[in-house]
Amino acid sequence: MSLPKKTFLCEKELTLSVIGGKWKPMILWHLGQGTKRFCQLKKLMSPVTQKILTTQLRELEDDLLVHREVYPVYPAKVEYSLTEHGESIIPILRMMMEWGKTYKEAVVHYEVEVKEPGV
Amino acid sequence: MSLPKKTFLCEKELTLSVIGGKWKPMILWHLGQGTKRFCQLKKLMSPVTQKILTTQLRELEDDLLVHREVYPVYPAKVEYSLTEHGESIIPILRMMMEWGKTYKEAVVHYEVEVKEPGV
DNA sequence: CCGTATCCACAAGGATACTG
DNA sequence: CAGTATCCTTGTGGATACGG
Repeated sequence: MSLPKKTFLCEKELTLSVIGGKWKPMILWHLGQGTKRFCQLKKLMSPVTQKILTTQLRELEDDLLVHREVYPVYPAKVEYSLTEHGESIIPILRMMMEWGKTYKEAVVHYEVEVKEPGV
Repeated sequence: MSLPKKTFLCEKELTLSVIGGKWKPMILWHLGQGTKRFCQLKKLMSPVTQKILTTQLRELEDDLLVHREVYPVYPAKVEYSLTEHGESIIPILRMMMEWGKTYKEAVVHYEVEVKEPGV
């Protein structure tokens, strides 16, 4: 996994280290709506590069939140979906989304911008 | 605030940028148990350095999650407490703690260590 | 007691180009 | 289509020392 022999000071830190990557919340969120192919994910998260998306997916896979299904065809076809652990973290992401929404409204005059609310 | 003119792709990202600092979950957690002086916090989070703790507290203050009360006495006395926004994020931290606990049990054979469970 | 000033190391993220 | 291989930039956290 991507957390080899690491030490955390509390479980919150462990959780954050699993979902805290730049694109991980969004990946998990999209996969929460159903299985996706690599290129679908890439389109959904437009400014991300292939390399970064791959890296983030690998880490989520290593951490057992995401399942990767490779179809031996040409051109390549790979599907990503949530594991049990992945599913179980969605409620937290939902809360984070709602908190962020409320927070954003409250501090809007401080110039925080969110490009795709609700995604 | 510590998020000046930043752009986020979704509200989850905004939320994470507010609570995602190395020591922020723990700070918020401890302040959730009640107002604390700086040196109290420092002891509770032992391996942290003064500078880092100060930085993290300042950012939480700038982001309006933490209130800082300075008493004009000598030697200096400063108390930190949660604001409304700070209080409202505690449930998320609690969920993260519980998820992390379950996750840790499930993947324990992958050598994840948590020093102070429940903190 | 509480905080700032310097300086530094390192990992995470990203730009770009190439491949089965 | 779905990946690697390289190289590079940046921010975040930390060690250390000093100051009101």
